[in-house]
Amino acid sequence: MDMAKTYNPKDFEEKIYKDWEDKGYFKATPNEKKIPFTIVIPPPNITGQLHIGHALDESIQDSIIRFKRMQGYEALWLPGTDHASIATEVKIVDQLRAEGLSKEDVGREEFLKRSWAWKEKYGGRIVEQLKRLGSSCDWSRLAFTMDEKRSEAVKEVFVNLYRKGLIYQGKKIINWCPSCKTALSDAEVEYAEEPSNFWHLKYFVKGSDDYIVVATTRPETMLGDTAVAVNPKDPRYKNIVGKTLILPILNKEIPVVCDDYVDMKFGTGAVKIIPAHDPNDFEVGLRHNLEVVRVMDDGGVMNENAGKYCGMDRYECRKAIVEDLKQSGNLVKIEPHVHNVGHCYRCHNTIEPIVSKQWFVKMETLAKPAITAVKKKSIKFIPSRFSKIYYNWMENIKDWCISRQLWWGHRIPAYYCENCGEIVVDKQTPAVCPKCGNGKFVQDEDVLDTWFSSALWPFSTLGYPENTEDLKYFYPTDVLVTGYDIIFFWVARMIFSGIEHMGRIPFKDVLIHGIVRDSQGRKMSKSLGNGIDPLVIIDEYGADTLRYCLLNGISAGNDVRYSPEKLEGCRNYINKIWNASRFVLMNCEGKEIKTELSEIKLSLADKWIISKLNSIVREVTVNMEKYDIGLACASLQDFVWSDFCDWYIELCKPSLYGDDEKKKIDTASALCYVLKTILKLLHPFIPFVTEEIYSKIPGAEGSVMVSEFPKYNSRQGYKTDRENMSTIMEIVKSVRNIRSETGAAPSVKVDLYLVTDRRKVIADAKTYIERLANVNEIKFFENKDEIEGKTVSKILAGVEVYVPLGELVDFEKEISRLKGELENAENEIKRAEGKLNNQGFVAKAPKALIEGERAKLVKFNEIKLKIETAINELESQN
RNA sequence: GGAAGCGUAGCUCAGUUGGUCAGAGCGCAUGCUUCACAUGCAUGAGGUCGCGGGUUCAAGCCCCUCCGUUUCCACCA
Repeated sequence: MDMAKTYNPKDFEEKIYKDWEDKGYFKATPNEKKIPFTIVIPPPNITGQLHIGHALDESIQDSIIRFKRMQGYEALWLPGTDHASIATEVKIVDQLRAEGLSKEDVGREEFLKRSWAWKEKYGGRIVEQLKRLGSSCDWSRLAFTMDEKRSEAVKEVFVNLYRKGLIYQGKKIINWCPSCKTALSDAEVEYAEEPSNFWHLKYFVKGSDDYIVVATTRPETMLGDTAVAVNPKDPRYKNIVGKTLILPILNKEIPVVCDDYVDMKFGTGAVKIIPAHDPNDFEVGLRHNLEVVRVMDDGGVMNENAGKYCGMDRYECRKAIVEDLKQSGNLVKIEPHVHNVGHCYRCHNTIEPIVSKQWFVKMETLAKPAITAVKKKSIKFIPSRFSKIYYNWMENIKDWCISRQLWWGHRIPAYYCENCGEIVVDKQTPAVCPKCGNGKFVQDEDVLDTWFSSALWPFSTLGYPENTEDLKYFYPTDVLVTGYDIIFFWVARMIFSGIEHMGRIPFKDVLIHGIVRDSQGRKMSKSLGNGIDPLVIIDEYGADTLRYCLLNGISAGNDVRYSPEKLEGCRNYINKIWNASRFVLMNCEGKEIKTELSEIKLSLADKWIISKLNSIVREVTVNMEKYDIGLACASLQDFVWSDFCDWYIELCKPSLYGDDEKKKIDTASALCYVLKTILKLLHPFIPFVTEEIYSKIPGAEGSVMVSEFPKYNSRQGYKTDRENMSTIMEIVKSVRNIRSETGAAPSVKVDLYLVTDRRKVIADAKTYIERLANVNEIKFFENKDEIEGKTVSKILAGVEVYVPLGELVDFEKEISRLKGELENAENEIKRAEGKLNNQGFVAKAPKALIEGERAKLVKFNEIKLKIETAINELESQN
């Protein structure tokens, strides 16, 4: 036995992980004799470093997969990484910029070369970091969203959807990021309120001094106005409808149209219409057949349609236009106005809605069965409230813009005939044009939304489009673990994709967790500088501590708070486990430890702890099966620290330090058994330290990681022993309490007088009381009168406890303390009587409950009587 | 505008189907250099379970109003 005095994870974490890997414990293969249990990892971006959010997500998944593996499932945790189209491209562009180059300078081919090089260099970084956490992924299956197999799946899906008419190309208004210079899906836009202004502009009626006032938050867009709209019911504008207005600055003629979309109560009730740069205006434009005039280019710079403003940045132009309008008298007023502005989820620049030709996925038909799957509970969100969020999104879903004007990603498998322009969508470049017979094609320049490939993740990782053994065995996966922030991006899209392409749901459960916040409840962010690096924590405290810190007490769907104090508390707990184990192992040294429970002669304490352990086994199992990891950890911790360490180990000491060699061996063996079971229960959460300790336990062969998870044993109830033990514990607590209240030093042995009819039980367990309460001698008495000298008392149900403390006894204090306890008992009696006197309660409450109240009444009446006697006696003595 | 969560001890949070349910950890106070652990042990103080109503024999738990707080969705120019 050689264990350091304190838990030091650096001594073994790396070694243990390597050992698991070498032994192939993480690998899963289709096995007809076992039931599969599958989790696919939410693939981290190759650009990313492990952050605390990953740490939480992976810790949850790892604890689940380890639990299931120990339960005997063929447990597969399938790892991989995501190419993160925009995020990675931004990195490469930055890299180029540092060299004074642009994307266009190097060209597509060179750009992709650099991207792949970057992926090779940094893409594995996050994988190594996941390993440090202890993640038991089957690394032999490591997938990448842009590797050959996944690309194959992407092409297959794209072509299929196209042929079904579910993918189409169209010129529509989309979200455009002028900084990333690409289209974005609706989900990729984040809205934030910003203080801005309402600029009220005067548009004159052609050939008249009449005018109409429109209000706008983006005055620079007036250059692209092709109408002004008013509500048809608005009496204010009755006379102006159908007339022609003169657009200031450009002096262009535009009509006044009627549209129900206009809210009469908002602004001036007249809206300038710019179909090219506003989603609603675009719709109005369609209805009224308006001209679509783009005034901005892809970089947010005003274009040739902007006249003299051409070449100006959008905000620069705003200033200039406002100034010009003021000069020309077209600016009526400026009103402060807070408005909600869309930002790119990657670069956080303000997005511009623009009209552009893009590829879309038709959502209506795909969404329907995806909604049904959740409604019918084929897929369950945990907690269930997230299904509402899901419905809300799915039921109002618009077509998904999937093309991106980027280079890093899956290039869209659409080919244009160089001769006639015919579009051919196929997995490879077509040989001849089906329309004109020409053989030259150009592939579409765009790539697909990153989320298009991640949507296929649960089946693309298992071999799709081929119908592999893996796919047949491991699909559908069992649980998807992720944060609520990517329900739309990812979860929803996997659901409709799985149903559409596999004909089956991709997973049965979706376990949603929250985000990790700092000790003040704030989101961790770069700008606040309150983020913490999980790798630094692992270095300092070990992976187990970090994992446990994130897992203990979490509940599905709720955020977790991180604080250094909490981390330290977790470290202390593991240190406690470490030291308790050290104690057990020290006492096993040189002994023939019995590994079978049946060979051990069990003491009262043994039976008590085994019975409690058995209950905990059930509790942990039930909670883990519900994915209630936080509860599993918490109840286990309570058991380990309080029952096992503070009570059981102490209860074992008399026999361990005694003379009875046989008893010593039995006690050590029982300790070993309990410890071994505890380590198994703890392993899913803190795998390293449990493995390290397990390897030292006599008779524990192999690895705890692949050992069998403890099962509830209905024959280990030991009801009587449990009750007896709790009486003993009550007595011990009473003596300790008496010592503390009278100031009697804990190191001084005292005698203990008991009046009880449970002499046998207590006498059999007297060594426990002697040790734990530091008692010299226990004496039994028929009744209180026989006891001589000054004592301090505690009246329990069935036992009266008296500690002779001589001069330390303060009658006044003792009387007031007893009176307090008397009041307590009286309150209990009152409460029980109240319930039992209630006709309704007696008539309607369950029998067991009524019996319980009756028993309580009897018990407290007895206690009350004895306390009264004790008080009377003290008062007469005083 | 729509939806959801949260409000329980000084702090952070548990609390399943209404009934041993008023809890844990931290912090605080007091006492312990006991042979696993001071990253520890023992003992203790602390709460109108946000406010007000309702349902029930019985309500942190179910229903309603309100207050405070957080988040998501939509978006009106």
